[in-house]
Amino acid sequence: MGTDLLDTTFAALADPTRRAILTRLAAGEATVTELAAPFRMSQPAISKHLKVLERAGLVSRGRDAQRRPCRLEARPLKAAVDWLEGYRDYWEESYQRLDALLTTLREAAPREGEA
Amino acid sequence: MGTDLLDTTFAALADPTRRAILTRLAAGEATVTELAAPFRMSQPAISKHLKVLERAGLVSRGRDAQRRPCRLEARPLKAAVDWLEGYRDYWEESYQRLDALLTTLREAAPREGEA
DNA sequence: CGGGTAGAAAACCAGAAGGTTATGAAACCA
DNA sequence: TGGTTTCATAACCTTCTGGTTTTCTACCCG
Repeated sequence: MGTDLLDTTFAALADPTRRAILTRLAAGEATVTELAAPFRMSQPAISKHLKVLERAGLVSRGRDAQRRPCRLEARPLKAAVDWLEGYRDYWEESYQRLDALLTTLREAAPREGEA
Repeated sequence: MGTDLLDTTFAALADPTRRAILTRLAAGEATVTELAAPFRMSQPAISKHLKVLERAGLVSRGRDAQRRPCRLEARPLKAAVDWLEGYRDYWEESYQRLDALLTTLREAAPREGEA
């Protein structure tokens, strides 16, 4: 089952710091200190978040001297979006309902000039 | 910020039991005991999951005598998918990269593999 | 060599998550 | 009236999370 993948992916995305990190990485590779800079949070905290992202397969890391540059790995996001797409009809349902309502009203509206 | 919405939505989706509940609800309203039936888990556990889903705005509940029928509310999922769509280019990039790699390999004379 | 920088690892802590059992409250049924 | 069903609440336990500070490793540079 891809269940574990969705578990870890959604869990990783549930934290705003981690989403911000992913957003930053979408602009290109970054080191840990670069990633940590915008946050009022210690470096080890960011390292922990990175480990979560790494275990979810959303981030991979290279090596450049002392630096461990991080890069975005977006493939797991596709599985998440695929799952969510299965519900698209349901959040669009309101439109359908509106459409159905209009249809009903149109059919129920008798004796007006029918096209 | 819609940050809290994404937090609670992704967190709600991070649990397989809750995703299964949503999947079940996509087929139509269901009572708590109906929802609990497929799981080897106590009824209060399911009630807790439902409360999480409800606070995330993913489920709403009615009243029918003793029963509290649950229905899917999929609108928050749209926000989640909207966020994820911002990364579509990045998970599609892998295909581009794979394509580029295959092209490169095809053009290069097959040598000894550098594993 | 010695010192600074990048980042990981360890130890610790408070609070949240996810489960349990036991109990309680409403509404139906006889 | 009393019993049953449906579900929520309470109390409790264990594990996971997210943060801290402190320390350790590895690399570069002068």
